[in-house]
Amino acid sequence: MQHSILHIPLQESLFVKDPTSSIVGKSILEHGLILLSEIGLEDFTFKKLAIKISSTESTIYRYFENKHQFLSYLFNFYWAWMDVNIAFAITNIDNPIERLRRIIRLITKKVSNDVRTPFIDEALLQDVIALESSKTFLSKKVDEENQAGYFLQYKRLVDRISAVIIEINPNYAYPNALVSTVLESSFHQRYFGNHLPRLTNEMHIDARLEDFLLDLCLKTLA
Amino acid sequence: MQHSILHIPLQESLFVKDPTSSIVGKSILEHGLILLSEIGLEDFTFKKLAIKISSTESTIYRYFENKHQFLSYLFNFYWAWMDVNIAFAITNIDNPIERLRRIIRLITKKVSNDVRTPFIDEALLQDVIALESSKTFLSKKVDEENQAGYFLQYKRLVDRISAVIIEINPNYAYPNALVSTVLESSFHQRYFGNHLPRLTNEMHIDARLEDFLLDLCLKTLA
DNA sequence: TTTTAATTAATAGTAATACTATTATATTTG
DNA sequence: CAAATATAATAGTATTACTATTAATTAAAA
Repeated sequence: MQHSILHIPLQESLFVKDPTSSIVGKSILEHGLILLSEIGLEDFTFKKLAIKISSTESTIYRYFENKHQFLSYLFNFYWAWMDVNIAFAITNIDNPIERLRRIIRLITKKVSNDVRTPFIDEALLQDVIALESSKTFLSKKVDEENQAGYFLQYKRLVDRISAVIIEINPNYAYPNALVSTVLESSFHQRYFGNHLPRLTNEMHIDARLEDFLLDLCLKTLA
Repeated sequence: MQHSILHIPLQESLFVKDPTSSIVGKSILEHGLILLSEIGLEDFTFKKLAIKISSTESTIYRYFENKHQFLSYLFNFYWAWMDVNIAFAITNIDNPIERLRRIIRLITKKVSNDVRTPFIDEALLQDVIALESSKTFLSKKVDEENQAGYFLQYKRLVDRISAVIIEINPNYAYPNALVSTVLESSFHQRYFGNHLPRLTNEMHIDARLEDFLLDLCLKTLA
């Protein structure tokens, strides 16, 4: 029996040549993600990745302009994939509070590999994005990259969740700010829980993180 | 008349040689901050700074191991300075809600240069920290650096504000998480307001940012 | 006061990084 | 099947992030 494959199409500005269109391309995605998770963005180089996949630097440069673009590709992949999952989790749920509850559960839950995406291991991806995603937008090139659509998937998801917020409380003045705060916080708090515990309160535990953020939203919107 | 000078002493792990102890050291701080604010951490090099201050790379290396340590120095300087200001702003204020209000005002307010710190322009520093501070802890070396005290001032401030949170509501389960979320959010939301407006709601305006975060805290703690 | 020691600065390197240009080899298409 | 096109490998370059060595200055001891 043939398994279903989930294709996540991304904007052309996120690559030089679509990595999903060739075998080397897919190998760059798969092993690039693994290497990133192993050594972090600072030490990650196309040279090291080329050696890992028995290819050359210039081959990788034909898919991505530089490692920053590669990270942005993964960043958009993650949020687009999350968006699909969230859309699925909230269809046919009428109560907006229940929808928000499910969204926050998805966001705070440790994910496991989605077999529908063959060359991306979502468990690794979540860790990489948690550590590196802020670096995609905290740069002197934001405006230029924003223009090019580097943050489209993220903005789309924020909009989607904001719509739920507005349903819960149409008078709340800062729906998008609340959503982006919750999304950023979900990464940072978990990270603090693992590495800087004094900055948080045992947020490495999924259930606590979920409770913290849901409580924050519901009380703020009450 | 002699002006008062505010000395912010920092841990020895944050430098090789104390930059406040010599003229070149102070010049490194002053012009390093300016250069950082101009070109961002990615493009910042000791070579460029050396040219700017008519000195050499190796001289700068005698003060800081690398640019990451230099950033961490500024990061701790900022939070230590903020801690002093907060301590001052809340002395003799009995009502914890009023204290929290003043703290959030200080955190969300655009700062201007503090003349008591001769070689650091706090207005520049705030911008630099808003853009770069996440990069101090989002690294594969966190644990090692945490051990060395790279985040001490930040943790100290979080503790101080958490104490106020606990006074307001002793039963609230996540005081530190709430505080670090608010601190991180204050930077990111303002940044989004300036560069990625769809992720927020006009948070480049100090008063709105203040209202958003204060409202978030008070409702959560109610 | 002079010699010695210690500190500081400048010069000159090196290995690695982030690319680019050129050439070679496939693959596709008219 | 030739021509055009796409892909890959090789070989380079400028810059970065340092380190080691030497030179100059300052401070301390004899």
